[in-house]
Amino acid sequence: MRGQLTAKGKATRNRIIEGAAAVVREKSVASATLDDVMARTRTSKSQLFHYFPAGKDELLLAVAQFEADQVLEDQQPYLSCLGSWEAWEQWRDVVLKRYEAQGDWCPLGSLFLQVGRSTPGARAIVIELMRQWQESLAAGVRALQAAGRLPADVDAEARAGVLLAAIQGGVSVLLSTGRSDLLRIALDQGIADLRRAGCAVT
Amino acid sequence: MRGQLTAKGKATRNRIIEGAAAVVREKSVASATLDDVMARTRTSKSQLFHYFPAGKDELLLAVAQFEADQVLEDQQPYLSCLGSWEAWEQWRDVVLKRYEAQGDWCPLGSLFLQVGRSTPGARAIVIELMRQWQESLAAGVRALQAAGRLPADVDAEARAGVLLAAIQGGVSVLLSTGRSDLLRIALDQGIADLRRAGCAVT
DNA sequence: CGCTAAATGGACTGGAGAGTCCAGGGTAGC
DNA sequence: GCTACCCTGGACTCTCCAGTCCATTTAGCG
Repeated sequence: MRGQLTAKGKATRNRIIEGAAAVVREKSVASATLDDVMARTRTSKSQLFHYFPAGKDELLLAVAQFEADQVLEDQQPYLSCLGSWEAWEQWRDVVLKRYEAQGDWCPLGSLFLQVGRSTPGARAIVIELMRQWQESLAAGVRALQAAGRLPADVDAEARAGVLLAAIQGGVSVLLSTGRSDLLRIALDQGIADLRRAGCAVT
Repeated sequence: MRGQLTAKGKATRNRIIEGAAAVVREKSVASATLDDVMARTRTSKSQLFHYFPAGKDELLLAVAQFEADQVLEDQQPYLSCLGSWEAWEQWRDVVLKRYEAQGDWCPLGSLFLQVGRSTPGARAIVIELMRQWQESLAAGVRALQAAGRLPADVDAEARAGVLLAAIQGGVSVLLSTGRSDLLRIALDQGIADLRRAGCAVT
């Protein structure tokens, strides 16, 4: 499989990726087999290896990229226009809803664990996702500052880091314990702390 | 294997658990095999199944419990006496050092993903760990209040939740990207936000 | 219409690794 | 020292699943 993919070929390839993503979400990465993907996407094994010559790892990597793209997209348009406190609240609601709906499974996290640190590609995907996420949040903080709603001496990058960690931590607890309250608390307090960020330490 | 374990038997069983934990740390859960454990612990397959009749899952569950116990223990004695700001800083240092040293692998997280939500036992272990962790932090916050270093109207449970999420998130980012700065930022800002917690919102 | 390359079907292989079984060695208690 | 009952060794089976191979069909293109 080099550049020459017909329209049909592209369609099949995408069908495989999306089907594989669905399979991974339903079962776990560990228990998702190529046969599951074949059944779900009505393809044969030769097709899988035709479009992903390096086999399962290559397919899972494509799925990981697919899921990573999804993460930020699901937060739009809110993530891109965090210029007012109302916008932050809306964004909060979307994130909360998304992860509560997703229930207790993180396709990306488990994919990462499976494909592993071993492969350079997987890590690159996650690193880039985190970078963009933090950058978007930092932009939001700066927008608040520009609008005069937050003191200029607040460190936007750091506050974005705190919020990102809050989400990751909340989701991580949600996944492992089923408790969604920590995610909500972490987000709410994170935003509240942001409002207070200019305050002097007592 | 029911109650009757001789001293020798107990020793072997523990050797297996610790050896398995080491194997899981070195490789990943996914690629850790019973043969690896056998080699590492100089045991035979029949021993493994003698001490863990239900097989690999039961062994991994024991390893998970072993690792979970470790987590809180590694934070002692600091976690238990968070009555002053200095104590909080010391605790911060210990946590930071522990996870930076651990590098990019979380035995518990990956174990959980492997043994999975499916088995009730694994989830129970994590839930209990999180509960104790949050409770210890909340006790620290209350200690600060009792010492008059923090206003009484601060919600100790919520602040503990924020800090727990901050750690989990920071570690999670550390594991997946190798960046330890987020963990440090999240912890530092988390403690700083705690100091500011009584402040009025601007 | 025919040629070439891509797309597909599906049987087959090879290996890894969990779990089984039984025989033999050790040890505690009488 | 005898006699149960743990404890241990290691060969064996059995299943699952990634990856291979080749035969066949379909589609672009002159």
